[in-house]
Amino acid sequence: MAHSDTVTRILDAAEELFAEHGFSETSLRSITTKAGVNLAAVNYHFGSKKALIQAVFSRYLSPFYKRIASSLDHYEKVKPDGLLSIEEILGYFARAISGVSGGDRRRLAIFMRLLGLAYNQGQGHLRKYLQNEFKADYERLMVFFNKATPELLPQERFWRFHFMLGSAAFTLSNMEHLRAIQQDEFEVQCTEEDVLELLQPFLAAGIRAKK
Amino acid sequence: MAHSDTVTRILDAAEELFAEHGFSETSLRSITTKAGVNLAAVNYHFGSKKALIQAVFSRYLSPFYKRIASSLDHYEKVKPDGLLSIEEILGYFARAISGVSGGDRRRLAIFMRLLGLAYNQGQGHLRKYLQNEFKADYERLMVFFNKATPELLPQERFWRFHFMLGSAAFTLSNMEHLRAIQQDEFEVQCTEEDVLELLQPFLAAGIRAKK
DNA sequence: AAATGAGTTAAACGTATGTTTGAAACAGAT
DNA sequence: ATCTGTTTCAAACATACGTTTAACTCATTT
Repeated sequence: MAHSDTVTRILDAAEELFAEHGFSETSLRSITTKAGVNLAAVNYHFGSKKALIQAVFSRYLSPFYKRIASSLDHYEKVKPDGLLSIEEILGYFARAISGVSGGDRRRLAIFMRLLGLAYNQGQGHLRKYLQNEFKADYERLMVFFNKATPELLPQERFWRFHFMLGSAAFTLSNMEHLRAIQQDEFEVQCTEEDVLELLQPFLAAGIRAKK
Repeated sequence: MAHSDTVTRILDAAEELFAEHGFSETSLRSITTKAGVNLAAVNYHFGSKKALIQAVFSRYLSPFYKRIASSLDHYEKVKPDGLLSIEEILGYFARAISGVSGGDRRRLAIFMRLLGLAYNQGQGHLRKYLQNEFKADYERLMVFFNKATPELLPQERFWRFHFMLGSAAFTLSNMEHLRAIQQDEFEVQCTEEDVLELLQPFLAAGIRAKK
């Protein structure tokens, strides 16, 4: 089928270029050239560049949130009080992130970078789109997070949640770059999953910190 | 003197617009209009848009690193073993950040946002420029950081340092936005310094986390 | 075999960008 | 008052961008 092939090729090319250069810095011409399709194809199939950006995110985030949601489903059954530890919550996130790419390291790196960019380059329309699209899942998750941190004041919880988010977004966003530096400096290889493993105790300790 | 007035007006306008919209998304025309100067003035005084971006950063980072350096000078004398706690190091950073704006809240917010952007939107040339410009200060600082965390393996230290950096960069970068959300959600005001105060124990605990 | 309609294509459109130009305005020194 | 070097200015330049158009292809339907 000609249709979905072109659409897929555009999405594949777009996500790579967006991840590498950012949104504003990636032109439709570079995307369509890389995809081997005609320039007009983007506007024909997606309507606009904005819509293409949203489509790139949706392709990753839909399965990602499905995984999160089914984890939450499972734990609402197993633990009716909704009491999960921070480590458990972070663990589900790490596994959901690793999971969406189905073991493909290249796609995992791209997804991480896009997740980071969503927070840093998200110019208005992207933030609003993602907020509306995944609002329900987000709020469900926050219930668990609140219950996992009963000792925090609401404001402390708010800020620490975003400290955590920032650390994760930055790390994911610069994952490839940082791994390259590490390789240079220590001559040690480590996988994306290794980094996520290192990140979890750091974040959990931060959330639990006594003031 | 006509010269330095124009230069200053351009820098003032540029830093505000960069902080608000990012680098690629800010045109020279919007900068010169806001500054009330002729479009050609940017290329006349700075040479190019890239050079203007670098100049905006230098104006903030030079005094910032001077403050850090003089703190380190002081502590190399007082504590010849170079043994500072993480809390002390973070405290100097927080004070150096607050200090460069000289109590001006607006400039503080801009500086924080720019610091965040430097890590997230820094497209090649900016990163290289900053690395070369402040390499010596950075390496001096790392000596203190290494001594403050003797229990960490070099690789753990590497990653935790960047987890910390990410958290800080994200928080600074989105400071205004996050404070607005907090105001909406909890009807509580808090200052930029308050947030930096909250951030420190979070980071320190993360650095110290047991694996 | 003709008609339909979705998909593709090359070309053009209008606009916005960073940069350059050459003349005008201005300051300070001679 | 004249010269000199610097700064400002309106205008133009060349290029890149997202988007639109209209002709064309081609499988599917009638």
